[in-house]
Amino acid sequence: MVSEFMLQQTPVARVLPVWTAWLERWPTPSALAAEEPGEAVRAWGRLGYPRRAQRLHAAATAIRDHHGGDVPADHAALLALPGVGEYTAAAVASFGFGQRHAVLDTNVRRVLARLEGGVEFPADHLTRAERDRAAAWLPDDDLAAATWAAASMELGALVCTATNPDCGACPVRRDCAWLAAGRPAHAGPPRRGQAYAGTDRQCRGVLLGVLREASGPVAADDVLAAWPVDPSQASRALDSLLTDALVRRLPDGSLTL
DNA sequence: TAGACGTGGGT
DNA sequence: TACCCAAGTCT
Repeated sequence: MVSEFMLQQTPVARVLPVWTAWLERWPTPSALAAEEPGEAVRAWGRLGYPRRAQRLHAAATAIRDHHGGDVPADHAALLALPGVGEYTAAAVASFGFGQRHAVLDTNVRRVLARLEGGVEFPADHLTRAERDRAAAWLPDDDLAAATWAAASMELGALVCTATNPDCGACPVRRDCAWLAAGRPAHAGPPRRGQAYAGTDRQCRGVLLGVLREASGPVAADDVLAAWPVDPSQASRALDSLLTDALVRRLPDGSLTL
């Protein structure tokens, strides 16, 4: 479950060392829950989307308080945990507990879009049609389904990649509608990029980074000084971090994770 | 249901 | 140098 949280939008290679250190420090949900959420955010390092660390801590707390300290195997119980959405609930139930669930991550969605849909990329957001298609591909047997989930994900991650897919090495190349159609390029409007430079998001990251690297609380002015180009934007970003409880303001006005 | 939400490596 | 994009979730 820890790895699934970390892998939400972050590549495996960057997750690996953080995941190792994390499990060494917090081998159980209860161990994590016993620490301050800010420590989780600090240990998250530079994986990005630090609210995932906050939610993982909250999930650990819920597991301690409501599930006897053990990650629940029940899909609905998993889905009810903070930070656990459709993908992560299915992934934990499937990979962790050998259950039969469609595990629809970006890799599997791309594989099915090409293999059966004949298009290069799936829609921006998961659709009903994709869920139906994925359900139809899922083997009946529990363990076969779990194996399929892992295999189809791996196929997308290693062979049927977003750019430069290795169709020659693909085990289902003879059945692929997209390959048969001559690998047509994505039609329709360009997929929305993720502007970042100069955004509030980047600003939040910079401010949070100051607190993450500091050994203790930092004066608010020193935090804001890390974003000198636009003080009003820095102020707004700090407010949002406080609202999100990613940052706390101490009685003396200084800031901490 | 679009859009917000971090970060860094590959092309 | 830019842009792409990576095992998503939440509102």
